[in-house]
Amino acid sequence: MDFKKNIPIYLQIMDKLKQDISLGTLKPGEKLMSTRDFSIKLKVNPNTISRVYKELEGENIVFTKRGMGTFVVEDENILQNIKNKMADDLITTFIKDLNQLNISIDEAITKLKEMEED
Amino acid sequence: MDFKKNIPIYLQIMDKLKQDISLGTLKPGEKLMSTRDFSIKLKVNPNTISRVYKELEGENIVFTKRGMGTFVVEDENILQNIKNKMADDLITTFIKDLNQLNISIDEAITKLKEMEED
Amino acid sequence: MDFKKNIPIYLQIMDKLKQDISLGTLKPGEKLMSTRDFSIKLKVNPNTISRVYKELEGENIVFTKRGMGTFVVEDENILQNIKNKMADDLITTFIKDLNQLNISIDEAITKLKEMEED
Amino acid sequence: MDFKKNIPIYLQIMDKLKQDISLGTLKPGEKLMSTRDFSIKLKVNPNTISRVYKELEGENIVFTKRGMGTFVVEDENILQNIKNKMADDLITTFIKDLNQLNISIDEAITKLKEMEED
DNA sequence: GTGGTCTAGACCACA
DNA sequence: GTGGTCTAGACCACT
Repeated sequence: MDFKKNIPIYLQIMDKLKQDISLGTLKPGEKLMSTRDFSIKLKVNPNTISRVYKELEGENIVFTKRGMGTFVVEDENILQNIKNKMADDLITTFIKDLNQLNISIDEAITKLKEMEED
Repeated sequence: MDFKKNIPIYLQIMDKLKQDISLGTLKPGEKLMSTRDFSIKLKVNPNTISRVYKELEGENIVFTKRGMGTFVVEDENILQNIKNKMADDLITTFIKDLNQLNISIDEAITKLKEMEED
Repeated sequence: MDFKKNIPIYLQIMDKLKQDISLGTLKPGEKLMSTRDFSIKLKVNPNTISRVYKELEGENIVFTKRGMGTFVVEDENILQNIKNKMADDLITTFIKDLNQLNISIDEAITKLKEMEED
Repeated sequence: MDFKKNIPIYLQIMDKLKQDISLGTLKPGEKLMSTRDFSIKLKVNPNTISRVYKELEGENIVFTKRGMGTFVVEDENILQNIKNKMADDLITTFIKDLNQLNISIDEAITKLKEMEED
């Protein structure tokens, strides 16, 4: 995993984990790597991973058992909700941006189809 | 105008101006507000407006006449390009975001059409 | 039994046992569950139960007979003291918390009476 | 300000600030000390103050203006709510604890009154 | 000058 | 072994 500049590393790691979870690569209840191991694997400071886990916990995507590790939340619905929420947010802001540029949704769809063929 | 967190204010102001220009609210050759007045209007640090004007100048969207102020360029092509570029950027990042969420363009189009009817 | 975050599990278990003892659910001289069985029942690491028993022994609430298990002490006075001590602790910390929030004891009593009627 | 052991410094600072706000020592809209200055004053690492400000922001008690500093939220209601919420939480858990110890609210009130006279 | 991020590394309580 | 907290200090973008 190599990181983009300009975007905080911890956010990039968070997004990667969310993806893994929403795609099922990480399953509900599954244990995440320990902060230390993960930090070594990604060549990143342990504090950075700590922060990732804490932020994800704040979003109710993972939870921590003291001294045991950090785990993906077990409620499958919540996980599905994460994905849906992310998707809805994406679409909504896209439409808002289109409006601001005075582009109709139809125009946008046309362009999207063009891009699809490439 | 209220600003989103996480996105630099100067970028948000830049985008707003680009919009105004591409929508014709600001016409080619028209004078922009002085940095001082604009900063007061937006309740923002004057340096921030200075930066906005400087960045826009770097993109050849405005130009500065010493002692006279800052003006929208008069080349209509450039202005058309702005609009096109903004639209393309929007679509491109949208598609990239979709990929990250593992959503196909077709799915997105379906959702867009749903939203359109509301 | 489900555990609160932020409070060590071993403390929560200790409190539960003290409660059971002071309420008579666990009687003087009665044998506690083995660390192993108790840890299985609570889905907790056996070391955690060991620590609970050791701490309770340090407070003279239980005692261990080698090879026989762990037992509630038989001195009724001690058990009565436990209850009193827990009550006093509760009241004392409650008052301290009130002070920090700048709430008078009278205000608190008023609220308590309101809640009592519900 | 000297810190208790066993309780994280950042929590103690948070509580102190919440108190100051709910008591009006810090007024709505008022700027907090800069992370650096505050860290020097409290003889604490700047990161620790950073964390305090970020956690308070997460609780909607303060907000941050980029490059400008950190400020107490301006909505007076929110601030009042903080105090009420803290008070309600306190009373509720107190009553729950009483129940667990099999102590009636009346008994508790009696004890509280005794303490009040000391 | 302001907060945000990150590294390096330490110590601690908990399991 | 696990995460939680903290120090020390660096660099950065924004105002």
